[in-house]
Amino acid sequence: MKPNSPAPSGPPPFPARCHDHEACIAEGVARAEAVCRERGERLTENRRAVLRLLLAEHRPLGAYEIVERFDWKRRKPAPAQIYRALAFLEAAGLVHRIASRNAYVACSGPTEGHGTVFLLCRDCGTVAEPSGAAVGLAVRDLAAASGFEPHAHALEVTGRCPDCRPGGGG
Amino acid sequence: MKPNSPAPSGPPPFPARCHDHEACIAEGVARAEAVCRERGERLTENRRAVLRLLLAEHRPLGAYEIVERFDWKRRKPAPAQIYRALAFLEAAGLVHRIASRNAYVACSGPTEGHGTVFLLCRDCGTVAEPSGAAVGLAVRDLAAASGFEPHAHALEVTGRCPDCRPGGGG
DNA sequence: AATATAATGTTACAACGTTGCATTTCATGC
DNA sequence: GCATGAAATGCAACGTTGTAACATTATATT
Repeated sequence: MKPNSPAPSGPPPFPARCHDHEACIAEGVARAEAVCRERGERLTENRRAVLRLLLAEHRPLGAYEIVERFDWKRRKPAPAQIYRALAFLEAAGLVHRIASRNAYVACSGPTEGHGTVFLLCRDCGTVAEPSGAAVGLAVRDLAAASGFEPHAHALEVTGRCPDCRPGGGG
Repeated sequence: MKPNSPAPSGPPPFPARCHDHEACIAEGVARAEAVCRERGERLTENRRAVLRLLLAEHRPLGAYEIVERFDWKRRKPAPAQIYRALAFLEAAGLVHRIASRNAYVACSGPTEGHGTVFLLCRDCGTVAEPSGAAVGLAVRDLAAASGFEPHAHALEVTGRCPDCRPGGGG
């Protein structure tokens, strides 16, 4: 496979403008339940609620934004409650932290190369999480060239998504 | 050029364990002066001092860490003073923000692909800034595959530098 | 020197994240 | 059911990171 022929394997990373949000959420929660079962951990109400809030968006939410949206016995939760849920979900690979924005996004799917590349739309804020195999190779090569032993990487790309590009959205 | 034959073009990205720090600083300041001259901007005392503090390390410093080290008329500067210098230096491409650490590092050189790839040693904290041409290509391909129009990207790779690897150090 | 522009000095505050501890929930063994 | 220990939550306070606003000072130009 040549580097300049991006293989369109798998679903397109950006969600369609109109799609069944409830299905996204249901699918995400189902996946979370599976992951937790496999890891012998509990997807509690809090964790599920935070995950649902993130799944309801396709863009990163700040922790305090989650606090605001969290209708919890008619009150607002303390930040620690949210951060604990986020830490759990991130450890489980269900949520990713977008460092450049101090924000968090629900993982879009069980893709390989997962959690390493993010396309961030500067206009609508949508995040896509494409498969980062090529980036992984580039990282390996860069590292090898300088004797560096890579452990983890995150690539955050800002730009405009298909829907927000002048000629895009097709 | 095959993807698996990393071209050893240019200087190695990691600094030698022992090297002339003063030379690093002098070179960095000289480069900063040239950049500012070209841009018709002023490398003031504050900006120069912040840059020198960053050049004295090869690792990222937090803004408040800079505040601590900043001996300014025997007092400590206010954060705003440091953040203003950092904003200026970053706009000039002389300093980069390491988002995953909320910290700032002096640009290591006028390399092409500059400011887009960082190798962060988890042990000693050293940062290298290799040429990111291959990553740039991978980003372009990924973007093209999903109709995304990329504007900027930053890749932060954590791992172990040659000096901190078990068999490394050259 | 007069003026306009850029940069600094200072204060206060906003945003983001953590610590510590008491309490509750949940699975497990009796 | 009931005791027990481990995990998760509720809560308050605090620590770190980053900005806003505005008065003052420095610099370049006339």
